[in-house]
Amino acid sequence: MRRSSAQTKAGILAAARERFAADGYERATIRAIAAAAGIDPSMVMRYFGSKDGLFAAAAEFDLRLPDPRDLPRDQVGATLVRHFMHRWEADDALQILLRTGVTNQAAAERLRTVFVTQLTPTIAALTGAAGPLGQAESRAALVASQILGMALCRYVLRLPPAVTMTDDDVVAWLGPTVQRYLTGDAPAT
Amino acid sequence: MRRSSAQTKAGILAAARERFAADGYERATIRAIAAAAGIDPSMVMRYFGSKDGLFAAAAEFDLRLPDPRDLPRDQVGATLVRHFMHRWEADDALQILLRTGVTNQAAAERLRTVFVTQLTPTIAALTGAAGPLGQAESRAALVASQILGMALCRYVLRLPPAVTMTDDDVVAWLGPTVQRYLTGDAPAT
DNA sequence: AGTCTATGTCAACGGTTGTTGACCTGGTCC
DNA sequence: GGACCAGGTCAACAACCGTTGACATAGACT
Repeated sequence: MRRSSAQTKAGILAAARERFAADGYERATIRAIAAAAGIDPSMVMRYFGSKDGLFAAAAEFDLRLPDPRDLPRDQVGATLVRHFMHRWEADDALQILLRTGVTNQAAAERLRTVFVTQLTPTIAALTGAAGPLGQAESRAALVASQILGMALCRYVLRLPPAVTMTDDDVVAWLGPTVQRYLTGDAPAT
Repeated sequence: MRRSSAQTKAGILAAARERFAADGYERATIRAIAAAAGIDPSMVMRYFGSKDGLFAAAAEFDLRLPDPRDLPRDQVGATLVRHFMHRWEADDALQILLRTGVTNQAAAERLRTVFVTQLTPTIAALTGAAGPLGQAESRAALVASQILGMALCRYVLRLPPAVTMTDDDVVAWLGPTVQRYLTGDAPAT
């Protein structure tokens, strides 16, 4: 055979990740993705069924959060921030979800489930059995707001000061914030 | 005359804001906007020249930041968070920019200039002449990351715990964060 | 050799989009 | 009344999109 189906499938997926991450869902066209993969557009349909199917495959991913019980309790915030930054830069899928979750319903749902279902148990494990689960959910949302916000400014909007900052700067500034969202006392309201 | 040009122009603008805020730039079609305004699509072209022109008009807006020198220094964080939340809910333009700035180059540029040029001087006024301007820019980016991140989770992604939280909850949690980004000592890196 | 299958190309479809230009129409002014 | 004009409609355009089905071809198997 000239090429294995797995090879071209992987090639399409790689090209799709690049285009989705750069252009978002609507502006990334199947024709452009196929061209980047050096293949006919109809091959994309053959392997992934539809544009939605291709997107679902391209946006597949895992936060790979570490177990917080393995970490010194007072450094869990900084560690988590650093972990996320590595994850952002290693895997396009997070940028894809962020860029498309804003207009695409399915991507928004994916982002929601990823952050709620993967972050909440991590936090629940940290706070222990004490405290209601609802608190863990709120804390997860707060952490997500800061983490996603920085990713938005740094990788998507490319806000100059956010881009210029070193990774260490970001960890030093955001670490205490996330630490407080995770382990700090709930403020009286 | 059956209708004044200013009236229909305003009608188109209102419909455009709604569609752009709900669907983003690409999925909001001129035809849908025109239909919502009860008008022919070609009228949109007559009044705004092109879709880009219409978008530019619809995304016009101002943060209307208060002068921080009028506030108690230790409450400037909480005040700013509350101000932003009111601003989000009163004016569609911020949601438009957030939803479209992710794929539309012009919208991203607008968001950048809005946050950098309106937030940075406010912060510089707060920290006084002391400290380099670069610090004010970094602090502005940090504030933007937390504010935009919460807006993203709450209004765009509709992450359930972020939506459920009351305004007071958000202010109580984010206030200290923003306060530290504004007035806290720069961490040693 | 001849068949079969996986891999791939090609041309076309129906639909939607931004945009354009020709045309209509109700009110205003001479 | 008739010319004029701002406000509005209509049909069509070229381009692009996702998607489809008919067709080609290189290699594996009998």
